[in-house]
Amino acid sequence: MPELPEVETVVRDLRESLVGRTFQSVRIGRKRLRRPWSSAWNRQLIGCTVAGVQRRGKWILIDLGGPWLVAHLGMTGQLRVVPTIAPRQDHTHVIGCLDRGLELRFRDPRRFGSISYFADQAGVDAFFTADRLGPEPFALDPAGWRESLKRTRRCLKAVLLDQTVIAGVGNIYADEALFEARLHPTLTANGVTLHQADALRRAVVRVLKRAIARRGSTIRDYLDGNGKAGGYQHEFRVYGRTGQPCSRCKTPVASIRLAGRSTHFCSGCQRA
DNA sequence: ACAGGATCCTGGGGGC
DNA sequence: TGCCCCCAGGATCCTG
Repeated sequence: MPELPEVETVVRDLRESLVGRTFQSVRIGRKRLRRPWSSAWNRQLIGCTVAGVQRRGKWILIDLGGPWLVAHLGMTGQLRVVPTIAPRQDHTHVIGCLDRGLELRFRDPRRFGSISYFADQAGVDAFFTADRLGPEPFALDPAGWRESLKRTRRCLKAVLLDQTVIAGVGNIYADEALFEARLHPTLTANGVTLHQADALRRAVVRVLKRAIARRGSTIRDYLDGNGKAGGYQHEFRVYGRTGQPCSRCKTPVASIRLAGRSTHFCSGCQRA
């Protein structure tokens, strides 16, 4: 569910609510996550104070001043700081009990997400190698991006979803960026012109920034770090708008399956 | 090597 | 109301 704008929103919220808090104990549910929580980490966490919260791609990094917590929200994950007395929802898998009567809760109905403990920075660095995560969209080197496209015969949609090429883009923002750049999702990456490659890179950045400004998109499950919905779903141009007229040219928005994901585009504005 | 498909899950919505 | 099928914002493993 959550892509870069949603994760960025959660990270900003957690900075407000989590920095300065100290873990006093940890409680764990029975069901295993994508990357199982090790009970050995419970003791390690006790006494750790949160120094900062960062984002890398769709990953949330909680800085404990040496050790780190690294979380991924998968499709339905939520990470929130709530009062201890707040009712505990279903599918709450990890609870970090904090000072001041607060808890950090990781909730995830589908359990495609995860939260893991790393003892030090080196462990985090070893996890985020280039074969797992590529450059941030906002720091993407234009020449490097062009090279990445030149290097593959996959379609543009598949490349945008590849976290090792560009970190943080998911199914919604891939479709929205391709519309913004007026590029057809099936175009072969190594066939686009330099101008088109640049246009796509800039479109990704614009769409992501707009979505962050609206605190992400809520279709069904996504909630920010305060438990509130985002607003960018009201600004979708193609995603989830199959059959509705394109806001630019009135051609009905088309939907196909690409790289295993539903893909939305306007055949009038985005030429194959 | 690379591209595409299957897989891990739960829950909601549509059709019957 | 219930059942069955399909679908969903992601990452990773397997196959051809």
